[in-house]
Amino acid sequence: MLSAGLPEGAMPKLERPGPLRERVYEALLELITTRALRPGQHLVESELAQHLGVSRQPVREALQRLNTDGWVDLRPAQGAFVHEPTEEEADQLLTVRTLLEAEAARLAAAHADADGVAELEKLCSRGEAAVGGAEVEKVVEANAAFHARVMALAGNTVLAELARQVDRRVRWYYTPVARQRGAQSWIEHRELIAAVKAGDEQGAAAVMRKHTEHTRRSYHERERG
Amino acid sequence: MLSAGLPEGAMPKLERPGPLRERVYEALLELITTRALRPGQHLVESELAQHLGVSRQPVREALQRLNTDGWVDLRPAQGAFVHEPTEEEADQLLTVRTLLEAEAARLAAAHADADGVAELEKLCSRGEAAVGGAEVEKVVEANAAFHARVMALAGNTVLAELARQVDRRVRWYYTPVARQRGAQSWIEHRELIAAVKAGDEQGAAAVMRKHTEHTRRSYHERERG
DNA sequence: TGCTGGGCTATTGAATACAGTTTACGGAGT
DNA sequence: ACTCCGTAAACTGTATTCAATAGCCCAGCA
Repeated sequence: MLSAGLPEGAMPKLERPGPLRERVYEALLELITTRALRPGQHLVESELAQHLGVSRQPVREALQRLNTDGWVDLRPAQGAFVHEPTEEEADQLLTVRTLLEAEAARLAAAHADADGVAELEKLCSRGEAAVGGAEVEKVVEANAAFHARVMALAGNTVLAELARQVDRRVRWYYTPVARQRGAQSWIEHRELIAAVKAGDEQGAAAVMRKHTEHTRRSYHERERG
Repeated sequence: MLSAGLPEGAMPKLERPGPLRERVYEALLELITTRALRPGQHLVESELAQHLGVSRQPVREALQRLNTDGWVDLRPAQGAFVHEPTEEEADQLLTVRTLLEAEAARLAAAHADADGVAELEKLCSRGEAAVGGAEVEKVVEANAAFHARVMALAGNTVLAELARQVDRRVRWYYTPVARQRGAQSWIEHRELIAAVKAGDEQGAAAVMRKHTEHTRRSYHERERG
């Protein structure tokens, strides 16, 4: 048997390419989030297939999943179009995000142990360091990691799944204006950690609500500029 | 031009069957929710295709969407299995549902006009009538319609979409125990309408939270029996 | 008797082929 | 000059075919 006390990482993990549709999905998502495929653009299956070096089949399946996730609009007998974000929808997304994140913070405050808090503090330090340097990418990534960790501490996989989708779309809308909020954001993160540490459910939820509302406001302010 | 003041309903709307994958999706969802396909069961593409009189392709696409929606688990190179609901997951779903419905109630209270309130009252009356008769199906349907209407009044499509998915799954878990809560549920609905009518956001959210928490409790009580 | 190994079958994953629909272009008629 | 109709091209929707992989049974051996 292989189970004879072998450490988990001992096996080379042999790189399985995974289902092709998944890779196509990720590839297209990357192209959309990076604006290489622009909102409103008509996505022709055969072109994408040829461009990616695969058949139409995986492309179709990827497009359908992108459709259910709200990234593309799939008009019958006409094909896929990259979704065009509207002001209203962005606002709705941010509202939902606030809701989900606040609940996650509350649950995290209720369940988190010392280890979890330590994890958050480490991520927070990393984020603050990234703010020091001017690498926008790093900051955004650190921010996502922090929020994901809070969500994990909440221990509700259904909630986490919804938040994951919403967050990714929010980030899509929000990335162009992300550079604005830097240091302030991480101060609020520290406040959140304190509330979680104290097991203060109401406080944690309130802090997170305030936090996400701030990002929402900065989004709208950017719009006017 | 057709736009010469024609009423919307004038055109026969000509029955378009819609994409085949959609129909297959609905058909499979029906089979799952009615327990014709039981949790854990292995779904073989070719069997389903033959049974439905279509090719494997639409079945594949439907299964993938069912997978992303949490109805089936799609194990690589092995196929689709009907998802097996766990206690923990049911609880998490109910938590999220409470969250989404409460927010919807709050937004509905903020935005609803007289027409909207009238709609709710009509649906409520219909529901109460259904409780009078002993048709469980009717009651469940009326309940769903009522909640959907509240969600519509909230005017947040993102929230509505998430709630739609969560609600459907909750109903799947919950249907076997639905007969328990009958009259009480609609009393609470009346309370909700009153709060919405008064534009009391906090009150509406609180009522809805209490309401969904009650259904959650009755779920757990059933478990013990 | 229990275990290992090979080959077989069933089922998914991907590619190709075919049919139906929508859109766009162009010419003829008013 | 403008509109209407017919035709053609392009693309999606569906079916069919081919390839690869996981599971299973049985023979062979310690």
